[in-house]
Amino acid sequence: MAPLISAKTRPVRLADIAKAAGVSHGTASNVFARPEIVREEVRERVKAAAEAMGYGGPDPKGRLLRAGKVNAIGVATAEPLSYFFEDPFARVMMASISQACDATGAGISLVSAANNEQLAWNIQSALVDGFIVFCVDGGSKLVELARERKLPFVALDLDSDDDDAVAAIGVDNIAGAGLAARHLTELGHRRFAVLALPVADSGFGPTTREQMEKALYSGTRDRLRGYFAELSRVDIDVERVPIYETVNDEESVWAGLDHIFAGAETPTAILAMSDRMALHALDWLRKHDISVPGDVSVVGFDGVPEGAVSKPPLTTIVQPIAEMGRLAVKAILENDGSFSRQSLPVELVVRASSGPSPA
Amino acid sequence: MAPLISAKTRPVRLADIAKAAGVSHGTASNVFARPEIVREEVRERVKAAAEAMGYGGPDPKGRLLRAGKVNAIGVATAEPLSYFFEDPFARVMMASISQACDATGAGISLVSAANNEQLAWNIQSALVDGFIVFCVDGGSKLVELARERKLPFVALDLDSDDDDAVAAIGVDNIAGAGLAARHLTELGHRRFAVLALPVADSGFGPTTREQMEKALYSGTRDRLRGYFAELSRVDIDVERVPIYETVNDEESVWAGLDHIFAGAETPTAILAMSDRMALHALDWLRKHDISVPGDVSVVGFDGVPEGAVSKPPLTTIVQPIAEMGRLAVKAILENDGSFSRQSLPVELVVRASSGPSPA
DNA sequence: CACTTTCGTTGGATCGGTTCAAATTTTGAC
DNA sequence: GTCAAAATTTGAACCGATCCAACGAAAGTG
Repeated sequence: MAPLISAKTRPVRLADIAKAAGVSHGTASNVFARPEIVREEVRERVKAAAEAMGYGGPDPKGRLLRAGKVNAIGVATAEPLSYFFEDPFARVMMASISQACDATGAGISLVSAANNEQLAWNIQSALVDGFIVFCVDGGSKLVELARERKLPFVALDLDSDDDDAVAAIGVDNIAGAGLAARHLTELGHRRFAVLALPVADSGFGPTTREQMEKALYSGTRDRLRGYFAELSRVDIDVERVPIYETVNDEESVWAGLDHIFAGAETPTAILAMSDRMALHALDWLRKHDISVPGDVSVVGFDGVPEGAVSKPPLTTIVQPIAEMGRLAVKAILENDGSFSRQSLPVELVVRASSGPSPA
Repeated sequence: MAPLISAKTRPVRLADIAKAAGVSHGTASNVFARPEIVREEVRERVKAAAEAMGYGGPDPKGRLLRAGKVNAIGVATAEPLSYFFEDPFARVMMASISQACDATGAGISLVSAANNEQLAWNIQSALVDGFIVFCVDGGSKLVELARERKLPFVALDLDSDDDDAVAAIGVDNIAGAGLAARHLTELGHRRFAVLALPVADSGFGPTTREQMEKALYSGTRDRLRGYFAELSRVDIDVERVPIYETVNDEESVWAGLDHIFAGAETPTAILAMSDRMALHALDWLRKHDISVPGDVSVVGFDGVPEGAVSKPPLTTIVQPIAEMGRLAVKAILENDGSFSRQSLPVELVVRASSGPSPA
């Protein structure tokens, strides 16, 4: 079969068809960019020449340089690209980001990389007008790289309480976590376990409060602080609350629960720092015939749609994910230099995965 | 609070720091592109100048023009951008596309538009090395636009049996649909209904076989042909099989089932042209206390992961979605002009949504 | 010390367009 | 038929880099 994609170079430029049509390149440019100001006869002649020479229209590469604006925003993460399509939180966020982009006609470039050198290069060479940075993991490095580009950028998921110089949109993780913990203490729970998000890029396993305080990712740290502040308030010895650091996937969550429920004093309440973990936990508990919320209550964090249809439906702290996405796009596109940090409210949504402490 | 994003122009160019450092722009360029060939003393001086002037590294816009390659592939659809994150089929496809891109270090640009003029402009001005075109809907227009760019592109979901000049990756829809229908006829079913994908951009409602034959989208047409070829083979009068055209969402599917089950002779088997429709159908049937597969069997098409965990799990025709994505990326990136059309095999996966015809 | 290498640097050409002030042609009015 | 106004067209400048042939200086050789 004949080749259907031409692999040959396309050396036909605007200048070529200008010459062929016997006009200046300025006029040729106008034919495509502002056809109305070119006399019809000339316009047709140029278009005919373009057609004849197989010209595919002005190359955006050229236009770009002059125009300055790419009209696309980059969305960056330290995870593999498929994260955007597989992680529930990311998906909701991306759906709202993409709606905001659609509304303004901006495109979206997904930026990521398997390894770190690639990441740097990808960020440096991304053709975008600004970045939205997903900070779930490897956040600080990403923020650093994005900042070096000197383009407008917004970090999603407030990172670092110390670094006030980066624009960020997030929620009050401490307050949210507090809400989750208080809900459970009010139900009479006294024995807790925490499923934690990554602390650093270091795999998974049981961890301690001290480790968590050193967490690279402030979201993880703040959520733990929120949990423990509330637990301490009702005189629960937080030093004895097991914390298991996961990488937010099924394997590590299940390993975590294996570990937690191997102990003598099993928890009646599980605080999961993400809905994804909470949902995996629900699966594990069902598999082990542990009733939810009869034996164990589970409270998640994020408010992804899957939580509403899980078995049982998940009690969780919902973040205004869509709103965050919308604001992020707005901050990039209407960047007037005034945007800084913005903290959005979270909300406790009680569904069926939490109930009174047994006995 | 002080502005955290500088909205000011960034007039600092490579040439500026070259002048500041007292070197030629050629040398300045080398400092960033090939630092090792520049004498250390000079390199440091240039870097210091860059730092001092707030230079964010060579602007990719400039590099791009010279280099020619964008190192990104565009993925285009006629749907809103959020389609990529919400539709199950699209998500699986995108996950595999993005994995393939990750592996080769290529970026992904999402291209779409609310309205059609925008679509054209977006395709024309997308900074990409090639396009992967989602043909589920509005396919032909998209293919046309993509082709005009004279960039390598691949259509996903074989469109149009007539147009042999476009590279495409898809499955044999006729054979797949035949498999689905045969599965049901072998279970003794005689009364069928078809939930059809869009025929044109025309909303939803009951339709006829004649309408379907004129379908703009060959996938829709071919699947119907496949269904009917098999039904005819076992002497079912296909003229009496109701066909309801949906737009692949809950509302139109439910309306379709309302319509179909309002008739005197209700079907015992539903052929859905997508898993998404089939899953919505399952919901509708459950809501109406119609047992699946006791009263009605449902067979989908696509093989999205959700089908494996639905209630009941969905019998369906699975397409090698991931493989298609991989091939598409390969076709764009290793574009040697030899790629043409490729048809991948489908497979019937029997789960619990199909069973023997009642009585 | 003259002569060839080697290393580092320079500056012009180029990528493919857009833009705009100036030049030219056309049109309209008298 | 003349002249000003309006409509088109031109061509140079520019966008921000990379590339490369040529060149100058330092190092090595006989």
